[in-house]
Amino acid sequence: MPVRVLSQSCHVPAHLTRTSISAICCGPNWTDTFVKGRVVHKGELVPHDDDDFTLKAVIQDVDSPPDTASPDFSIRLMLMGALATDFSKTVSLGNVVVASGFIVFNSPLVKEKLHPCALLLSGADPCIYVCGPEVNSMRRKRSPRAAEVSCLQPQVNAVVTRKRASQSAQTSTVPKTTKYTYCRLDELKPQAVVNVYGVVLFFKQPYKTLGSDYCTFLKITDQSNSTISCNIFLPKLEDHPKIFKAGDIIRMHRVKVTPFNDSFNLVKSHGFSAVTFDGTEGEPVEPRTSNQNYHFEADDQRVVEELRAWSAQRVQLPAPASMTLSTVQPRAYFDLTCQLLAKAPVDSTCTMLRVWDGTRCPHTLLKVLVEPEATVGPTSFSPERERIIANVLIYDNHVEAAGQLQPGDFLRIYNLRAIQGSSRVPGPTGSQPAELDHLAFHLHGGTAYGRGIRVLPENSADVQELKRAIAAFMQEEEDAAMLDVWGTPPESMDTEPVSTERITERTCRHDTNPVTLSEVQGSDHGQIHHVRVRVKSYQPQRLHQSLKLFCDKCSTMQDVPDEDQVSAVFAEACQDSEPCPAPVWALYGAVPLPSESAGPSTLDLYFSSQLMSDGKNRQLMFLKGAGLEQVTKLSSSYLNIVPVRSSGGQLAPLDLSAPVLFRGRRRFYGCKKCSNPAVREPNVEGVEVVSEKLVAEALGVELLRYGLLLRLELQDSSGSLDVLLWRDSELFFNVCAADAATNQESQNHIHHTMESLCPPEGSTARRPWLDVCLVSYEAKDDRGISQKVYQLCHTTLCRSTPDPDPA
DNA sequence: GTTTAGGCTTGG
Repeated sequence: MPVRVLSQSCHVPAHLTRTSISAICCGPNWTDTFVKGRVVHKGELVPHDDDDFTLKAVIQDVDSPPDTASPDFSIRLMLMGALATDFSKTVSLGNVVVASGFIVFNSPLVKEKLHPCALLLSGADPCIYVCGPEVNSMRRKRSPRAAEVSCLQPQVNAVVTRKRASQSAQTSTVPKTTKYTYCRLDELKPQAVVNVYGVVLFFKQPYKTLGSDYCTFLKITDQSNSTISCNIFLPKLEDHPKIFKAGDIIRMHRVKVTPFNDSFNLVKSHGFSAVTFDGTEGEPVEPRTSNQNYHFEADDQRVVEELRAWSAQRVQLPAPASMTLSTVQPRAYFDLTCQLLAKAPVDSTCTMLRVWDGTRCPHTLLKVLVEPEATVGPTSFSPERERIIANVLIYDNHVEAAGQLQPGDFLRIYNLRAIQGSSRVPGPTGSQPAELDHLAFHLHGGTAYGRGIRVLPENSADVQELKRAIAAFMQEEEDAAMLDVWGTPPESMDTEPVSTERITERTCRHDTNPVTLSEVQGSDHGQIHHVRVRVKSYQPQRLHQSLKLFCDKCSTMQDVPDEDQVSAVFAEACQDSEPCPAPVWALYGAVPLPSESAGPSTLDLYFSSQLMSDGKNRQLMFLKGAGLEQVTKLSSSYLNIVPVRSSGGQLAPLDLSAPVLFRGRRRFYGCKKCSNPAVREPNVEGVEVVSEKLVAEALGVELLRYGLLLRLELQDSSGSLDVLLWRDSELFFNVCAADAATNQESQNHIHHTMESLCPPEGSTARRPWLDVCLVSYEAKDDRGISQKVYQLCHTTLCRSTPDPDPA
């Protein structure tokens, strides 16, 4: 039967039977029934896509008492298609209408004064008759006689009939297989409520509005190349569209087209629903929605695939902002896909998230001090893990979202900022010390650039990839741990808490990833490596043996002669008590010695006449006939003392096994290979202070330099490695090696340092971790065979005086 | 059944 709007008097077909509104209910077949009522509410004609329209109206039974509003007498009509447009044009409030061919459904909006059901007039079957006055007064009859009948819109009716042919009026409830039509984004009409598909160009995670809802803002496009922004207001976060990245595809049902800024904005309207899809070609088309009863058919699959293909060819998506911890550069804004390991409040506007993504950041990461008792999740991790865990500071409005997160969650943090340099971190005690050149991650307040946090479902492609990266890291860690177990003495295997205090600092500026010792060993020589290690053992255990003498000229190294050796040289020199005339440039003096002593009867002193005349007689003395003890004693009274002996009636330096110069407590040795020792006139003309260098030049001696040489066995989870501590040993210990030769305090300092790094007793776990820089190079061993050598360089202890071993 | 917001950072 054609859809008709009849005006004036009604000729209702004879086969139709009237029923009262109060008798309407769901279930029975109402095909041959009509209702008659006065229009008490007439809604606006709402355009939809594809020239479709809807209109809502309420009619009140004509037999109801006047001014009655009761569920027994009033019922809603939902008119669709041409019927809606015709009704809008033809019917006025107060008109009496006859409606037939309707479907009865439970009204989603039960109103107190309305019938719990509503009448859907859609498709080819329904008819509306507008009745004339005589019909108005009509009383209930089995077969009302219709008045004049006129068909107003036959051509539209035909269209509507074809479009709605699939819908059967035989069913008494709304068909579940509603056919959705989707409006292209260049065909939006103001005020229309439409269904759309689009590729997401930009989006913000839901954020709290000043109203009662959260708002998801997004911009979408489709094959029409129109760009439309959307505001989705929903009170529950879980109902918001699940958009993970630009390029995702979204389908929205029932959004209202509202004009905004010379374009349209789509705002969620009643009955809104959204489903999103990964926008990558080839990925499975899996709808993402919290809605259990979403509508999805083969057509949707096709639309998604068409949009994916079009998007891949034509859509200029913003450059992917995703980075890993290993690729992030200072100053970058980026999206981080990661797993949450722990979280802790920092202060009321800031929460710290401890996250990892299975990759290692080449930059030193910011440390944040938090209250351990306020931490959700583990408060500490193994050093290997600590090295790849990033502390992300979440500020302001994002703190609430952070509060919902649980350790183990897979996250994407959008528009995270990496900041290198001095970072002052808010903390429980107000502020924490600024850490220089550490990379800090901040999720600043606000929603600019889509800032926010989103939990990703475990089945998402990005989480699968993240899990692979984390699994690979953990496998590496496990392998290393196995090596560690086999390489560690049984007594060291314990579960003591691991010290994570940082006690060394690299002073270099190498931009290099920290690596494991096994990676260092696998690398070619001539490289720089940053490692985090513990000292497993060191040599020599007797630290005075680490003190060496080194010739910068010939690069030979020798041990510092011990006291007995030196004494013997002096004793031997004293045997020759033959007097020596003073050189022409010198003045001579003698001090008689007690006769009971075995050696010479006098100490012979020689001074530079020039220095004497300058009044600087205490700056330099050549001393003959003194034992080591006497020289040492006199060295407090003279700036420089050069021990000499008689050799063929001439003054000569002692054997170079003994110091060539005593300068206060310091003793200077000369290189036997590079020196041509003789007692010559020092060039003191115009010299204020006689330096050791000036004396050495006069003596023709190449001075040896003091140094500390240790061989450290370093250890990490990947294995162990022998490295030398030599070139930068003074930097490392914060001592002067020459002082260490004479100064007990310096010696104690080195001793305590080594004991704190490698306690003679106790577990491996008690040994602190050191961040050090290693340099590898090729050197020839004693047999002339080349081998790779490692040196610990550019590294200093953070504390100048480590605590003495408490034991 | 209304309102909210409507992109575009240098900030701890």
